[in-house]
Amino acid sequence: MVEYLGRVMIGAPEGDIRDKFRRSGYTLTSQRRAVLDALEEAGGHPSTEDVYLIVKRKNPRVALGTVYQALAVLEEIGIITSKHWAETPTRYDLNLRPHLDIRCTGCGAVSEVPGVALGDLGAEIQHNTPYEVHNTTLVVEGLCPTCQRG
Amino acid sequence: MVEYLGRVMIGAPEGDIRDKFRRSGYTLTSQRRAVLDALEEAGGHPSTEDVYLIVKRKNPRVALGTVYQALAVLEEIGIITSKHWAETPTRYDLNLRPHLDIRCTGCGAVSEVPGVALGDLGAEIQHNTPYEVHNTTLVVEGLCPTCQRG
DNA sequence: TCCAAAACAGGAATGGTTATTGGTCGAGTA
DNA sequence: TACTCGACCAATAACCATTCCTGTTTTGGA
Ligand SMILES: [Mn+2]
Ligand SMILES: [Mn+2]
Ligand SMILES: [Zn+2]
Ligand SMILES: [Zn+2]
Repeated sequence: MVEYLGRVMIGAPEGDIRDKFRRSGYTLTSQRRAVLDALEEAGGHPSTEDVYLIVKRKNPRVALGTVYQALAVLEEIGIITSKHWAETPTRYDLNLRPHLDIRCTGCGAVSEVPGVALGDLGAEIQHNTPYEVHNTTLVVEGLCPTCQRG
Repeated sequence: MVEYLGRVMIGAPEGDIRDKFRRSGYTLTSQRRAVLDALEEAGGHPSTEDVYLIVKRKNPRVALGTVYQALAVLEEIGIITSKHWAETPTRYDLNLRPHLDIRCTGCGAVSEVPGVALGDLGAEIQHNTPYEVHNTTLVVEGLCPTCQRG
């Protein structure tokens, strides 16, 4: 569950995963493990369906609903994150750090955008609203190099 | 179709609306006009359903699909904008200027957050990705003052 | 006025996601 | 080891925002 992209480590270490399961009260079942492995195998930003197809290769008995449920649990206990783009299924990400993902409206590919300083937008927003700010996500869309040539 | 919030004008002037319809080739039908009026009457950030209910008060024959279609046209020709929060219906906005909206996860209310300088995030992102950046939206969620006391 | 194109009403269909239900598994206990 | 109880799971139905389809109506232009 640890993976390297260049010098950047993504994915929680095995110990952290066990800790988070233990502390949450959820159990690390074989299905949830399989979903986690599938996320790793998929790489990048798979949808629930993507994860489901990978999991099913090794265990054809797993149900799609179980994958939805497992991903919700993994997100709740802080092992993965999710992002939503309009009119497309939710994408999941092993990368827990705040970062920027862009989605190609042509082919649906999602890539990370390095080098953009987001500052502490959450704090700045909090200063300007009476709301209690819980979540700020930058949703970016565009055309990937391949689709620009389409 | 012009409205004032403090000193800030929102909503395109009548002339602009006609221009945009004429240039686009779409016709300004009574249903599309009714949808635009309903957006104004609703104020804020109504969903399609919200708009539909208002339109239906004056013309019970209008179909929900027509409202979806009309809103899509209005957005396409640049009279309104839309924003999407995860797991909730699309919200529409007469405010065409780039600005920040926060949604309460308790009651669903959407409010605008003034005073946050977004800079030109789009340009900065463009410098850091080979994608052709088309759209960057900041999606903010939290709890409104009322729901904080829940 | 007449015609072809665009728009509409009504309702069925779609697709991602969630809820329900009845059976299974497994960690803790005697 | 055998038992128990709750968490988990598979299967499937239900949900809900949105889109699609079909036949009808409206619209703007010849
Ligand atoms: Mn990412
Ligand atoms: Mn707004
Ligand atoms: Zn692409
Ligand atoms: Zn609220």
